[in-house]
Amino acid sequence: MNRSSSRSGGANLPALRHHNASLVLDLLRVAGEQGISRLELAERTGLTPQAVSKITARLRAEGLAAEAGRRASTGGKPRTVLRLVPDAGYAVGLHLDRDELSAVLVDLAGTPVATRTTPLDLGAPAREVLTTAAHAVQRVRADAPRTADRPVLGVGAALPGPLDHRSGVLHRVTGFPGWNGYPLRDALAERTGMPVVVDKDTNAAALGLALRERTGVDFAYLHLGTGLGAGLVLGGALHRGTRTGAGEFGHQTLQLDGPPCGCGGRGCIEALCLAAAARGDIAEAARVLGAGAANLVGLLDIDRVILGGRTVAADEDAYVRGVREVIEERARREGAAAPVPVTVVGGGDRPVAEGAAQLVLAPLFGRAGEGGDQEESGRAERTGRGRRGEEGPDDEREGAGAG
Amino acid sequence: MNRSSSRSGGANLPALRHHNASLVLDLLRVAGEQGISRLELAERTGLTPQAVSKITARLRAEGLAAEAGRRASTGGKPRTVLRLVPDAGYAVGLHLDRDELSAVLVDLAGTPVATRTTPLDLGAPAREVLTTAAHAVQRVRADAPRTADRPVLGVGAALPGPLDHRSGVLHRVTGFPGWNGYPLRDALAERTGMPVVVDKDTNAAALGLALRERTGVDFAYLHLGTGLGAGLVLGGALHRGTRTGAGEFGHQTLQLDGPPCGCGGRGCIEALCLAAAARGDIAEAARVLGAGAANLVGLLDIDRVILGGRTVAADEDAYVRGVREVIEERARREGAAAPVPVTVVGGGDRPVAEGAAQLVLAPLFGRAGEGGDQEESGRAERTGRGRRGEEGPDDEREGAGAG
DNA sequence: GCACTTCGGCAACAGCGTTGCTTAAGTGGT
DNA sequence: ACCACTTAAGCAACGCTGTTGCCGAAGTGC
Repeated sequence: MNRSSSRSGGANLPALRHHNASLVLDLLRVAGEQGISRLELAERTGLTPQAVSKITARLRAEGLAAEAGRRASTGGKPRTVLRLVPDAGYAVGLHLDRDELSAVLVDLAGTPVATRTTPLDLGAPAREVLTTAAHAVQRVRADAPRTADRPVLGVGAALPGPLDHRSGVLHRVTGFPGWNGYPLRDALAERTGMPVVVDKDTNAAALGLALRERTGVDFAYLHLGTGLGAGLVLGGALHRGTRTGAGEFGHQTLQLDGPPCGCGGRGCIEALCLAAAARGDIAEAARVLGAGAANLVGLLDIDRVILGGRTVAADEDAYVRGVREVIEERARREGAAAPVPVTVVGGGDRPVAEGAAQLVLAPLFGRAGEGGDQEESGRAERTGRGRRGEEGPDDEREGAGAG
Repeated sequence: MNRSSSRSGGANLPALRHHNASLVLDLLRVAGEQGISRLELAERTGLTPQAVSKITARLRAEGLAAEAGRRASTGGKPRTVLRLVPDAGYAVGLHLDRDELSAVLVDLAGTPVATRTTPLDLGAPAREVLTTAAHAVQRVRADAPRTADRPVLGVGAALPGPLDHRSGVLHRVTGFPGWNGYPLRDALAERTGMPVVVDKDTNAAALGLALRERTGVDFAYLHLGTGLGAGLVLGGALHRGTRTGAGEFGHQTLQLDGPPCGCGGRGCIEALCLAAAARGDIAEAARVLGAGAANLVGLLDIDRVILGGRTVAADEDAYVRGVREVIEERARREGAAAPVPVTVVGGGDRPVAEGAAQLVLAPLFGRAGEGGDQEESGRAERTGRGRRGEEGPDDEREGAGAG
């Protein structure tokens, strides 16, 4: 199976059921409006058609999937097309940037249905920032009144600094030491009354992009804004590292004994790249970025490099061209069949907020990533619950019981 | 569950059973001679004690596990200790280096029981190299006559160049273009009559080291010999990348526009490091290596750095000290709680051969890594096999049926 | 209009881990 | 020496998973 139950590892029947259901749900999500047939699901998962029938029947009963037309016949009964029901649940994504707060409400398919952007001073007292954030959550929900009676599964919050994804505690948001050790997750959960997941901005963006791809595609998302960071998707899952610190791309040494960097080191790629950009030498900035990207490609053997962030958005073509050139030159040297493609993600910082929302949704689709559950509980260990149904409202699976 | 059934992802009851059995077997392996009790296994896996009892009963029936004494009582019936039966199966590991061939026979626990080293010219015709390799396999088996009636599960072969781990085809062994496109796996399988797995030398070494650790520890193995490469263990599994190319550590740019490297690039860490080592400036070589290691630590947020290879072995202390210094300085700058430990693996190149053997054994313990099965078949999809038992000798699970 | 093909649900089934209970095998007090 | 208590581990029954065998549903093509 995948990494979702990684901590203890033992799997029982509920875990099996959950795993397969997530898998099918994920395929439905990726299929999008076009849908996918039962038999195709069976092929893709390796399960028998009958098993897929049972699983999709459960998903339909829960309101997460629905039949939607049929395909052309190939000489027999035509295949029935199944689709994810996007409005079976929603999630809020927050992007707390240094000077701006973006909030977005997305449905299960990841489509944004409401967006808000407000100025924000991340250096202000925590209380103030939290109020602004909680407000933004409420307003973005109010902006989509059609969804008022639909369950909102939680809030995902993305921000720049190093933090502990598991506990939801910030470490030291670069430039704003006041946040040191602040338990953002719990504080925001109390304010909003919803489950909260926090993560680094680059991780959130990378996760959002990963969900657009099919499973198994490895890529790096390089975010060049006020700083330079990376989000890594390896083995189809977000790689956060042991302390949620992975993606510290900006302070890799690219020039031994080079010019000093604000971090105290010398020759960091961030310093080189931003200095070039500041003096208007975009081509040099792109070349430097490309060298770092090429290092990454070689080191991790990834399939794709995606650029984003405000600075890149200001001159997309130049950055893509420059990075691509370095990577292609290196591929040529090594005799590789085809160089790794370099693309850019549009919309400046918007992917971060959308990805933040996906922090909440991803577990539904078995795409939680290596960090595992944010709640310290074990998920499907020891089924518990003696009797059948009856007994309380939270008996439904997943919290997405929008039946 | 883990990454073993990653391709299609669907899981059925046999897959579940296999997964849990592998998990238990892995815990038994890690526990070593000291053993582990059923209840401890239950705690670690999250399964119920009764489930563990059933699983261990099956493993005992297959000859893979055995009872071995009991622990001290804590006021009740004392816990029975279970142990892996190391001689239930063996594997051969081959290290085809540029000038030397090492072969090793290890048991299920990973303990070497026989070793052979021969000169080898990797530039010789394939036929010749294969003959030498096949000979080494036979001789290492003959060296351990006690194991003559025990099943040998296969041969793992590790070599320097880039290659495709899935198909077992070499790409271009650096410096020996004659191997381009050579299907080493199939050729060696035919010669030895055993299943063969091939992988890069650094990957093999990293895998061997990973199996010594508990699951979940991420680390990088940096191998400095005639070249400089890395093996990455992420999320507890070997990270090979999409094309088995991950770990291309030596040709990362560490000095923009620096001195030219044999690869055609400039300022590659390998060139800088080996140049310093060649002129006897070990401290500088270690500092350069440390800069690359620090980049890696920041980028992937790993738990440990392990150094190895002939060049390192020649002056272990100096390298460890130099690398550690760079990493500790950076940790200090970033205010990290504790710097990532740097250690060295003894024995020069021996870890590569032992790791190569683990390429064969790892799947038994659910530690196959992201690359997935080398045989293109899907493992546990569609159970097949209509009736029970009967029907043929290869009915036993795993091929390790040493009942 | 009928034979054929293909899809998908119903019913019976094997096998997984779980639950409830019993037996095994120790410790410690009297 | 005995008995109450504690802890470990197996037996039997069970619920639920995906699987198999079969049959009705819904199309195509001669």
